[in-house]
Amino acid sequence: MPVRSREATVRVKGQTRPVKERLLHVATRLFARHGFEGTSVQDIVDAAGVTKGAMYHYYDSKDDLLYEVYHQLLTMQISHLEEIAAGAGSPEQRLRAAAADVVKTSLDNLDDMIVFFRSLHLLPEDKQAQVRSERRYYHDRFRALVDEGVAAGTFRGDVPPDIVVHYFLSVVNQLGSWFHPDGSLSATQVGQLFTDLLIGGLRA
Amino acid sequence: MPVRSREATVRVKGQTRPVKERLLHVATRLFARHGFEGTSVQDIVDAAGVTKGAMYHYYDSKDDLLYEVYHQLLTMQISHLEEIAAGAGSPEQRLRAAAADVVKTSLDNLDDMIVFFRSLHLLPEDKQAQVRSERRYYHDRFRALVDEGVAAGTFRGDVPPDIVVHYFLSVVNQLGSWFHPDGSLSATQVGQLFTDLLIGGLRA
DNA sequence: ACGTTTACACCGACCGGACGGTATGCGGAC
DNA sequence: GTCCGCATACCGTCCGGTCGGTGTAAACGT
Repeated sequence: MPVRSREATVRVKGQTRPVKERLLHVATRLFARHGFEGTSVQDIVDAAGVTKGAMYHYYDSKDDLLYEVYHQLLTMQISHLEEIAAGAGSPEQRLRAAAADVVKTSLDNLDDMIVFFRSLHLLPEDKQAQVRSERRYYHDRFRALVDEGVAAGTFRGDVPPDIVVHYFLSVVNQLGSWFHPDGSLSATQVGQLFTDLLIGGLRA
Repeated sequence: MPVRSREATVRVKGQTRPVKERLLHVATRLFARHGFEGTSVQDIVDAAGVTKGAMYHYYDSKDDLLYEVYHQLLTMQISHLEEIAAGAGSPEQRLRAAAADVVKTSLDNLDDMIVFFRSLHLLPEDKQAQVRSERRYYHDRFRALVDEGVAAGTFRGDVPPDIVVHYFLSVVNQLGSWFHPDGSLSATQVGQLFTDLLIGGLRA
């Protein structure tokens, strides 16, 4: 489905983003504020300055909109992780980079994270399976970095790497429930601190 | 609200628990499986073998039922933590005990945890504030243990204790999203491993 | 150059049904 | 007889999704 040239970019309150993109953006925001079920399709289209016809023209359903939230973020984070994992440096250096990155990108997309950990179960089973598959891929790729460090003797070998990954990704998935962008710590700082705590716990 | 003596304990599929208790139990289970909004009041009363009249006799609303889930678990965990914190042992020993306990009790009440981190935002604002207040109390009490360890020089002082607590409680809150009771690790083992990872990260 | 057709982007009234909650009734224990 | 512990029937609302329609810009024919 290529981007259509005739796509309208109606001006609403100074915004010029195409309708499809704007719908996803305001939907994410509303889902994060009021929950998926607490947000009606009417709320979404009102906030985007269009009508239901527009939304059902671009998306198959309300669920479809939710799925896009997950898919976009996961796709980005996976590509980041692959680049880091394939890069140079010791296992510890690459794990540090990966950990700091996933915290940073999650905090940069806080609304997505909030929706993520709250509303996955509301997706129809097939789309839910798709998301879980992508998450599992991320998990496995992350674990491979831990495996490397264990093999190299840098990390302790008495904690199953799967458990380590669950441990750290849990921290990431909960970021939306306490972090405030205007707090005393920046996204990068939090990433650094959490990375330190992880690596410290992993040291042989 | 004292327990009524004339409370009926209708036998349904061999269960003999009083209706009020049974309603909360099946509701928790259904909320965990299908989400709060994906579970209708009709589903709950059907599963409990009663009718709506019974449920609205014991609870004010569907929300009320949800609140009870949070309140029960938090009350128990708070009392555990207070006992541990006031007990004997070094800060590290008590923090270890507290960390292992919160993991264990959370895994023993997995359904509650699943509902917990998914559906808090669906409560009306006043009850939500009540829950947050209880959680904050738990958070502060937990942090006090970290503070003690930092003051004693056992733990590193370059990571804000609040961040440490967010870090570890995030892990706890996400347990419901990956742990399976029939997996290769028991609740106690997971508690032990996570505690090790935490303490390792905290060492001065 | 100009009328005509096509196709897309979006509108907005409408529908079917599910769901939370209520009002009333009734049977059995004391 | 009266009061508690439910059962049963019902209501009003809200919400996801649909469907025929409309304006407009590109494509085409001549």
